Amino acid sequence: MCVSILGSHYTPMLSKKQLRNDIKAVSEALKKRNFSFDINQLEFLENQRKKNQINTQELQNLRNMQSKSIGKAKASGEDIKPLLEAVSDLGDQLDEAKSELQNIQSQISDIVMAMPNIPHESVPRGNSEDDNVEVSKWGEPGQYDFEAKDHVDLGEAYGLDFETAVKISGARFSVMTGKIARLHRALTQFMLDQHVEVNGYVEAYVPYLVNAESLTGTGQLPKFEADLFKTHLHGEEGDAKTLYLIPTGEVPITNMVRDTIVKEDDLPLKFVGHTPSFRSEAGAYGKDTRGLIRQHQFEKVELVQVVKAQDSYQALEELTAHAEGILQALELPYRKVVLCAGDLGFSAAKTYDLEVWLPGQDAYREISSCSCFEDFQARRLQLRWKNPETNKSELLHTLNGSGLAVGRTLVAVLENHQKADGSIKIPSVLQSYMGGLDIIN
RNA sequence: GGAGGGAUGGCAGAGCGGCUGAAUGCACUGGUCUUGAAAACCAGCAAGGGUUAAUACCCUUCCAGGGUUCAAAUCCCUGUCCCUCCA
Repeated sequence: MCVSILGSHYTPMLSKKQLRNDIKAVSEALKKRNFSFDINQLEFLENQRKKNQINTQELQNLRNMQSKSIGKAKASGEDIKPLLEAVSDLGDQLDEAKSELQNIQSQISDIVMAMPNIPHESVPRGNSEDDNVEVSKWGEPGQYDFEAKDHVDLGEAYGLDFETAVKISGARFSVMTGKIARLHRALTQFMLDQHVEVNGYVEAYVPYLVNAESLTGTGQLPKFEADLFKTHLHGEEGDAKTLYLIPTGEVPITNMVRDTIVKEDDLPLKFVGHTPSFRSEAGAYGKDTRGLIRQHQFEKVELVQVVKAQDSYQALEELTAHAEGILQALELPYRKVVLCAGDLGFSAAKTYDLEVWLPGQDAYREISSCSCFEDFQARRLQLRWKNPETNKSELLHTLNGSGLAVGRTLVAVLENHQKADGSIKIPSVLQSYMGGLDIIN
């Protein structure tokens, strides 16, 4: 994550080799997602970098050798004065070379850190969510011989309360009490149990406040700071004291393995964690203002996998299927779409969205987003494994997906399992978590 | 709240201005020996980066960030985390 001067990484999202040797191909690939940059400028800077880095390292080498010879001369009792004079201006030259190099490196870094991941070849072209492609559909939207209510109207009677939340905090928060609160918790417990007991994930409890390094590792920083809630300890702003509320459990869970070399025997890593997510929703004014769909704070059960490069796309299918399994168990109709290049998140190479049917909106709405990041995050995270065949450290691939967004799942359960009298049928897999209750009325 | 001690390679642990990217032990890998295994012995074993077709050479990194010096793991300042003792 650091931007040190020499020998260190300025952590691009894409590999430096690729950026240096195949810049045109990178540019072409990124056009697919409507991202463009100035190739000539980058090539120019890269040439400068090369020149300056070589120069700086040579000066450094020279200084090291001179210093050593001074040490030897001194040890053997020689006069070191002439030697000292010979190196007298080397320090200044070095300082100058270093700062010039640093200047260039940071210019490159600014450009390169803002570059999104390259879409996988299977990702369809397109500019917006309208161009996403449906892959499959499960279940049939229910036919209601009454007018289907939305979750706000349905939930009110059972403890879903937005007015109290406004008093406590403001818009885009919610309060739940009684049966709704329990149903919300039941959903979380069910999801966790399913992923741990059936799907083989390791449960993880993690911090909800994270530092900037973690957010840089997963790609939220530096580009998307406006989406985050930021806190300052003791009211002071400074790197060590600034913490951010997590926008998704992906951040702390994936960062558990930042800066590590994972043992081959431990792969693949599969973690599931239940965390809140906090989003500023900057730029979402007037969007989804009603109900639980878009909140500043919501719960999510997050799946994270860390796998070898050759396994990542199979893992994406598997992870997505794990999220789908929850929807199926809850008897919620949904469809699976593959995001087009233009709608892809910054760090993702390929993403499936699961969209659940919401009778109250008469539409499919996103309830889970499952992504393969290839080595994009791993590069920033310095997340590797030792390949015994090559005896080298190689970048791993990371994936994550919601399994599922709990608030939206609650919405889906309320709306899909409502009855004419406003009661809610509890899906059978949840009943044991509800103390045996099979209907809320 | 007060006083000290510490942070070094996968782990343990030396070093406290120059020949130390870092002793030693353990772990790990390969080899010798053995019917096989163990033991013993020999050898290898950090990460990141740059130049290169490659071999190879070079740079950076001993918690983090600054500073002193021709030269810093080693000295100074700041921060973070750990530990011990006293209230």
